[in-house]
Amino acid sequence: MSKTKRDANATKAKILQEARTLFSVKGFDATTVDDIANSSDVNKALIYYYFKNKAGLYAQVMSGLFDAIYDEVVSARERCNSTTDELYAFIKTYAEYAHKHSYFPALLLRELSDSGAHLPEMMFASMRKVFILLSEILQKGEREGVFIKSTPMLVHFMIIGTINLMVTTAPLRKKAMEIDDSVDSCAECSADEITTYVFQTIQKSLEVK
Amino acid sequence: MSKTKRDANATKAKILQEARTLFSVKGFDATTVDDIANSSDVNKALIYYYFKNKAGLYAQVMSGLFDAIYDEVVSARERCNSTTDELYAFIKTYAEYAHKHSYFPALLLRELSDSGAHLPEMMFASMRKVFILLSEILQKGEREGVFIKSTPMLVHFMIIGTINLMVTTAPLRKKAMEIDDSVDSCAECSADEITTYVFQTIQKSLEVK
Amino acid sequence: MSKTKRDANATKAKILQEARTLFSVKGFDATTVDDIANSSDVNKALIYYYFKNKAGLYAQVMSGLFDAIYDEVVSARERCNSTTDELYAFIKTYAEYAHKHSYFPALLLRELSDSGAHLPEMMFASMRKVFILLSEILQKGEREGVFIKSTPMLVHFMIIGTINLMVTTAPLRKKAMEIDDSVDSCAECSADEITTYVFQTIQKSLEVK
Amino acid sequence: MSKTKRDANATKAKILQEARTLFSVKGFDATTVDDIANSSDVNKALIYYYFKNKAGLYAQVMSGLFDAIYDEVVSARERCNSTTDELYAFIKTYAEYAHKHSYFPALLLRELSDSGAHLPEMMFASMRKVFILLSEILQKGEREGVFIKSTPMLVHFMIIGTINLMVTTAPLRKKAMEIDDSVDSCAECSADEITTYVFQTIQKSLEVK
DNA sequence: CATGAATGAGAGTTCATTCAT
DNA sequence: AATGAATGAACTCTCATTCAT
Repeated sequence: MSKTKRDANATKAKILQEARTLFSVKGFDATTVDDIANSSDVNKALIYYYFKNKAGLYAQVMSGLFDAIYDEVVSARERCNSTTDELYAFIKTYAEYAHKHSYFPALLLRELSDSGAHLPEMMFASMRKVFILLSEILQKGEREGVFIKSTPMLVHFMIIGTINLMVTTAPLRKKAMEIDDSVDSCAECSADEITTYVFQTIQKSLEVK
Repeated sequence: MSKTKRDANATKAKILQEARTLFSVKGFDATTVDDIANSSDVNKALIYYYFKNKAGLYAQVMSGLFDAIYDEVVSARERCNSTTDELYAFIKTYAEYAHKHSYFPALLLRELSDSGAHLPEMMFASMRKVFILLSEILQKGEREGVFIKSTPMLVHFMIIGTINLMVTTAPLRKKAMEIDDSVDSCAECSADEITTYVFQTIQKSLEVK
Repeated sequence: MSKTKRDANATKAKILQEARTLFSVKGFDATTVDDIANSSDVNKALIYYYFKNKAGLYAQVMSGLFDAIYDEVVSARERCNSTTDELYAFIKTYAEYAHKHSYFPALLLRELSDSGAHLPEMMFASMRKVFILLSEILQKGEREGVFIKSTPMLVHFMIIGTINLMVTTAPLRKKAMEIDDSVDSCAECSADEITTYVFQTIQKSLEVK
Repeated sequence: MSKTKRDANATKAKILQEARTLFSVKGFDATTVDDIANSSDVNKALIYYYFKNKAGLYAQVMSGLFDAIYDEVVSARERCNSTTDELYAFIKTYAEYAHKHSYFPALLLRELSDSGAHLPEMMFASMRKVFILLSEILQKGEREGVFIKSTPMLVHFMIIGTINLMVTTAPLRKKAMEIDDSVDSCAECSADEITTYVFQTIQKSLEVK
């Protein structure tokens, strides 16, 4: 009932949420602190009060995202009863997360392109945790004899590269189709189709004959 | 009388070259026209004289890159004598180009993340031409019965997603390895290894049983 | 129940003390209310509660200083039994105070340089009281025939100008000596030496032949 | 005849002049770059173009002042034919300069109070040159037997302390007189009177009996 | 062709101050 | 008596862009 004001946590959350959206749509540089303040309906100075500076806010936004995706993958994995299932769960969870939080792929790709210019170690660690999860699945499958030996990093980038690009280019592909529909740009590809395609491809490549 | 200067083409080329490097290292926003002018050793106003504005310069830089890669793929394809060969040539050429011009992947990923905010149709077309090339190869293989039916866009993103991420994250992965070498980050993966892995994976997924 | 806190006077004193230090080291403008709050270990708003605003706090700090120096001079004077003694006491007390509270000269000089921009009449009066004290001594000496007629303001500024500059530039002079010790910067001059020098100079100038 | 615009030197000089005035009246912190830009009738960015930043502009302002005063003292000294004359010339030149450029004393006192926080070595050196000039005069007098042995730093601060305070407090003293004219605040003291007083005092203190 | 001078419109950040509890 | 939350107004500095030569 409280006027929704003077609730530090709520205000902070609002700022983080709006920042997440804006950073993903426009990138770090092109998003101004004024933009974020306006969207969040708070005074600009408050952002500095809570997050010290623009980079600090950005780091918190990113960490939040990685931690969230990590948690989802972990919990999905718990419901699995085979290693192949776990691989599927990893891909499905990632694809669904990326679709649901469509700002995430853009942020991630940009961040990787920058070689992590904007963020502290903390974030780097968050990112890495997700990769290690996949790594474990692949090694487990290998030990069990269901997967051949692989290079986890390559598998990882194949999965997230494909998914992230599909999500992030969705508007671009829609535009492409309007201009020229002679070549299928997969403009209407759903998260499910992408999941299935990526899973099948990766699975075939890991198959033990 | 003028020594080494006053050669319009050379000056222009110098600017383009320095701009390419700077844009790839720092991104569009973080690169200033002053940066480029200093690196190129020309007066800032000259850049406007030649390229109209920053976006114009950027567009020329990007178009140049796409046209170059397109040309290389086309000529590599000419030396092939099977469709599978053509697929291999596409992947190999792309991977080698990306390694050689390591600024390219960062630029491309950033551009795709932005949904093409910075650039005109021209660039968009250049990008698309490369995709259509792959599309043709896949359709040809399908007609010949050597590939199963596929979604070219997904295949395309799987190829370039993997390669671009591998190249662009190279410094990051090296850093990761220094911190924690218990998980293989493929820090030393060569262009050849990547090519082979990507080709085999894609081939298996297209295989007609 | 409240431990060490909730003692209004102690808290106020703490704030005044920290403010004095900070104002003297960094000046009025460069000292922030946040600085003072942090150093004093109190909430920023409390400073406004007690002192109304930054200028109010500053005024109290300054008045405290002038009142203290005034009191010291008055009591030193009481122990004198000749007018020449009184002049000596004035100079000695001032010099010792300035050395002991080395933030004071900086504050005073800055304040005089600003033509008293920051402070209310109250402060102005406090400052003036000290001058009037000297003025009385000089006039008394004149009446007694031990001093020639003088311009008290000039004598006053000669005394406090010399002393304040010596104290306030101490770090600067030390630094100067490290760079170039060919010219004596009086880097180690003690309060006593300065007192003696100033007193002798002033006395000679007032001497009745 | 040129529109007075697009003349770099003139523009730069204008900025320096206005900055000098503003810095002296309001101090470094309280003077904004906008103030200077408005007074100089130039765009704010131009100030950064020429002086890099606010501190850079300030440093140039200060160096200019010290160099000017140094030059004046040097040339005045050349017209002297006794060491006592030289001492008089030093004091007179300094006093006249301080009166003519009344912003100078405030700037100097503030700077000394800050222990030179705002400025680079360059400035420090400029300041020191003036002191060394006096030092030479005193030593020469000592060698010639016309002055007793002294501590140049003390003599120097006695001279400039008195003069600077007299100039800088002129408005304050005028105000004091309006409030209470029972004590002479020397509100109308001229540069000449001050020169004479300071010279006589210093001379007496250096006199060989 | 080429350049130094100049500008307008912001961007990030700081800070004195107030509000609500 | 004391505090965390919130704000408005500035301030320094940057940058794409244009002008005049």
